[in-house]
Amino acid sequence: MTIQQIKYFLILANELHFWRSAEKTFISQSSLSRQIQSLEQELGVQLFERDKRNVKLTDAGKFLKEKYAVLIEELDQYHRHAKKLTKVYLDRYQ
Amino acid sequence: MTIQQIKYFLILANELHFWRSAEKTFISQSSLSRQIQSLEQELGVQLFERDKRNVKLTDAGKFLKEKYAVLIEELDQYHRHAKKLTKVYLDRYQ
DNA sequence: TAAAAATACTCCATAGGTATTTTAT
DNA sequence: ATAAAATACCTATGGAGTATTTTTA
Repeated sequence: MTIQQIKYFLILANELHFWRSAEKTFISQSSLSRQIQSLEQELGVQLFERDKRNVKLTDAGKFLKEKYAVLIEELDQYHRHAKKLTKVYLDRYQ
Repeated sequence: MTIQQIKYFLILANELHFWRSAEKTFISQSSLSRQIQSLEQELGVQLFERDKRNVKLTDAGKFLKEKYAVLIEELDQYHRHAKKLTKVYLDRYQ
């Protein structure tokens, strides 16, 4: 399970449309489809209902959308902060 | 960047020893070494100082150790909860 | 010399692409 | 017929292993 897959999921969860989401993720519709399937399989959780014409979030999908959004935001903050610490560290010791 | 890499990092951050950590992660010392390098490279942040005889956390490493530990714990909770929702969902609609 | 991390080399799994198929409108 | 998701097939990248090298106590 990758951070990238979670980001793909978040985009699809907002767009609810594979083609449009594929454009936003800069991968093909086919790759996106398989990444989402692979995420669902690894979680053992169905995230979307696809009835060939429509994509919508399941209850679990809605839940994870909210949680993942916060989590990814925090992750990015932490990484930015860690980068700052690295600079301080390099100034001090190298 | 994968969840697995973060888990590897957390184990090494506790053990501060590649060989012992490799045993706990169930991969080889060599793979672990490369996974950590790859994580550091992707983050653009040095997480450990290795002076050939010792492994210790940098300031950024210490910071991320704390943050990642919480985050991985939350992630597991969310996944357990999502699984429960899936069961309710299946009972209702299938 | 021994202990410990990094690197070289190989193999296999998987991410991604294009093309095609399936299905509902 | 069109739109949209899934699947088949192929290639390239990267994760994992074993063996080896490097480095320092």
